[in-house]
Amino acid sequence: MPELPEVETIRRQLAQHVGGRTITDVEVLDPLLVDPEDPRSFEHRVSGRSIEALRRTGKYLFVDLDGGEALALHLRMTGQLLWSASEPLEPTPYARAVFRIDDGSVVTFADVRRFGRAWLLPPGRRDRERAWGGRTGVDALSPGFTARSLQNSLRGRTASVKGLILDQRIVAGVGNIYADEALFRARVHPRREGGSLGADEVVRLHRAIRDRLRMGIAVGGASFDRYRDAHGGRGGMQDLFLVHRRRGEPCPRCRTTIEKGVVAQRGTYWCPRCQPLPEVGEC
DNA sequence: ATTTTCCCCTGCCGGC
DNA sequence: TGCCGGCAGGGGAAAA
Repeated sequence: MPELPEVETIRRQLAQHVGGRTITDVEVLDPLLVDPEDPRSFEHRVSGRSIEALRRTGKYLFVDLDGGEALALHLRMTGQLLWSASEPLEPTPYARAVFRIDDGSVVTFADVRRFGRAWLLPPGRRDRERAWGGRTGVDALSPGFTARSLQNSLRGRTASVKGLILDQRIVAGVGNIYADEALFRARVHPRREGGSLGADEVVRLHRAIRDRLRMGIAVGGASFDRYRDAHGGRGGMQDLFLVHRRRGEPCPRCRTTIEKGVVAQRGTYWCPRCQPLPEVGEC
């Protein structure tokens, strides 16, 4: 579910409410959330800690705690982080963990499909990097993600360009929705081999990725199904989709019928005219 | 090293 | 109505 714009929306909202405050108590309702850690140990180590900052890289949300440890949260497909000013009257559906804050407010990690995860990262750069591995590359909206770095990542690669921009080590934060939207804006077919893109196409793709992600943030993310922000509200990006989820509808640029297929194991939408796929076989 | 396949979970929708 | 397959915004491990 949540891609970079959705996580950023939640990060900003939570920062307003709980930034600088103390987590008085944590209750892990689903041990799978903190797997493979011992849930009681997780609760013990997080309770009583104050929140120094909320940061984001790609689709990961990091909660810096006093003492140097940090919470890393990933919502995967259906995770939600819901803030409420007081303890909810009824249990939140699919609640996996509850974080109680010193002002009486509550942050609930809810997750239907239970793919979401929380990790407690050790203090110290070296230990943290060891715990983290190379899970995430450069954030798509950071200055480190450039047309040049993208070009270097695509060079020589035969996998589909869509699969490559979904690879979080190449660029962190792009998911299935924004990949389709960015590829359309760049006029690049999702099935093109990464290494086959010309320099102009790479520049367009880099620009389109950033453009669509920024647009997503501006409207509070995309909610066509389960995504909700920290207040339980919906985003507006689903109303601005150009091709994603629009099979059979006319392309907003040339009116050709939008197609759907599977690329990189994901449902994929594109305009066959604006995003041509050169014939691979010899004629 | 890279690419592909399978898997983790639950809910929902369409077809029969 | 009921059952079943397929699909869903994620990523990681294992296999090829």
